[in-house]
Amino acid sequence: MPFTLATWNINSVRLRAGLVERLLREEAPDILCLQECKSPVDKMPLEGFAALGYGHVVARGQKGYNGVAILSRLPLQDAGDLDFAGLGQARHVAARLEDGTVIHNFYVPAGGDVPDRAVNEKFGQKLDYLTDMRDFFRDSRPDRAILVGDLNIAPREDDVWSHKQLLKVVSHTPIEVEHLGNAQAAGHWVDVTRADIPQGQLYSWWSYRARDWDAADKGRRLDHVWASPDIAQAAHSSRILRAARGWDKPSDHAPVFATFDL
DNA sequence: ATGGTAGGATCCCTA
Repeated sequence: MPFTLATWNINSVRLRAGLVERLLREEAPDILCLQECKSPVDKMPLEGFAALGYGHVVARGQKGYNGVAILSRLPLQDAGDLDFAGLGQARHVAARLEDGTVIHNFYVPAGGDVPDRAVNEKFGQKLDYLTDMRDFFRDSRPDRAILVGDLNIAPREDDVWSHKQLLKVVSHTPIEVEHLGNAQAAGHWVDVTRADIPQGQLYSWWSYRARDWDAADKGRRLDHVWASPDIAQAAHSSRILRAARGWDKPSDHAPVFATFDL
């Protein structure tokens, strides 16, 4: 059964419930993974999603910050959540499809502004989160698994508008790229988006602060779709819906899609 | 070199 999956940092699921519904109507992914819901689970606007056919949901939330959800037209089992770096925040939830495929939905800490853990605790937490992720996937190698989310790191030179100008900017520093690469390597995760689209600039996030985000196009690829090696070859048709960044009252992230023939 | 925008909570934090 082939299915299409999307991942989207929605930056408040309550404020942007209408945009989520628009995406479900117009693009109709089978599964939509959301991050930065900024809401407790019992206040997420799930009824409107269920009315569109997305009645299967696993989610973790907290007041004001973080929060992740997986909305699905296909039946889901709750497969638990992970708390890395001892943060105690709603940054991960996992779901299991009926065929056994596990979907991990992550919201990795952004890491603050200064890329130095000696003066910025948040940067240290981000690195520790990635180290714990590495250890977790080293100890339980993923199999028939998909990992998506806002990983808050743009690893490749062509994942940012200027490699040189972003080398000291949190999200593209060498130490972060190394930590993300270690987590990816520990699980033998395949970067599905880049396997599908190996060449050229690719962004999923554009700052709110730009005067004209579209014209300036100073983007970064912070949102990712990975797959375990046993199912990675089943993935195809990756794309980023840049148009969603131009919708009314948008998230600063665009949704990333992939289809799996499983 | 700086400040720019956005959301949600609280009178500031995080992104």
